[in-house]
Amino acid sequence: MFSKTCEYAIRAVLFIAQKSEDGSKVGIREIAKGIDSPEHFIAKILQDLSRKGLVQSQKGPSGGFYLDKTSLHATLADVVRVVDGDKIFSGCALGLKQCSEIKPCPLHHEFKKIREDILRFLQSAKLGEFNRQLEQDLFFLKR
Amino acid sequence: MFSKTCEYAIRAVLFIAQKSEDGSKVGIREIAKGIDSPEHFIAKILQDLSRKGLVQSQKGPSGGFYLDKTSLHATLADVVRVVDGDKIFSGCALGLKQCSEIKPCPLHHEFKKIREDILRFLQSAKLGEFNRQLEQDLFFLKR
DNA sequence: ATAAAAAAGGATAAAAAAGTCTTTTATATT
DNA sequence: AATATAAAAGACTTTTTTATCCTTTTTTAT
Repeated sequence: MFSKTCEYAIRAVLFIAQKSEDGSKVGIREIAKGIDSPEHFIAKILQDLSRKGLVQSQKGPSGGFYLDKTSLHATLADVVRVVDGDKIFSGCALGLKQCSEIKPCPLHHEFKKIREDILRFLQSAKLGEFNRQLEQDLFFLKR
Repeated sequence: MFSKTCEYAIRAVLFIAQKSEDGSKVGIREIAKGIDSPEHFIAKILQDLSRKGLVQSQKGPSGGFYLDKTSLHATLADVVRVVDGDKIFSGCALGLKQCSEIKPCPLHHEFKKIREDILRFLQSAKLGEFNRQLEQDLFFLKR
């Protein structure tokens, strides 16, 4: 469904969201542990998200990654789009380039609904909105 | 969503379904052209589907691939499962191994519904049931 | 029998994705 | 100002996926 990169990205961003609710920053090492991902790999992914403005970072001692007000209101759809592009939202299930309403593949109509459901959910899900459940161990980001 | 291999597999199988409704067989070359796929690659994929019994084949002059009665009643879900396994039906959206009802990732509950929708559709879609629309150019398998 | 047609199979190549390592740059603290 | 810390950057390696090529085997029609 998502690329591995995107899976890690979402997990990392939700982890950071939780940690940065009270304004604190969190380092790569802690993130990697917190979401059980390869340290260098998630570092690279976060660099990218940072360049694109979806997470914030500060170098140096007591630095780390965090989400500002704006980023806390970004959605999972924003993250997915930045990492995987929007083929998941608009691509053809059978890989046809010109698949569309007027030239549909056999799965087009059904998958249109499904893709809309996915988009609807991801667009409605703000990065900051899982903090409570994560805090209370109702949701998990590793294993 | 699906691997490229699986996309080709589905397209090929639907193409063969259409051609073999009247009992005729179709060669690799024609299949590759019919679904606009690399010839050698789709050959490989069909070998695999053939070994697993989802398509039938006959060697020699006037041979080719076809679907018998049973295969015409197989479903898209069968094809997907054979090619991609069932991670699309049961895997965690965030790649967690132990994600489940009692230890869910933040996307679990929403994606459960989505995966069920996908499975419901793929399981209900018999390979032979698109023939009419393909014949009438209401559905397409290439470009 | 034989030639032609077609799938089966094995080996390899190319491309993309995933993951690792090392160096550089910024900055907070001392 | 010096130092230690932490992210940024980029090069590199490995693994997986996608694709190609070539030989062998099987089957059918002549």
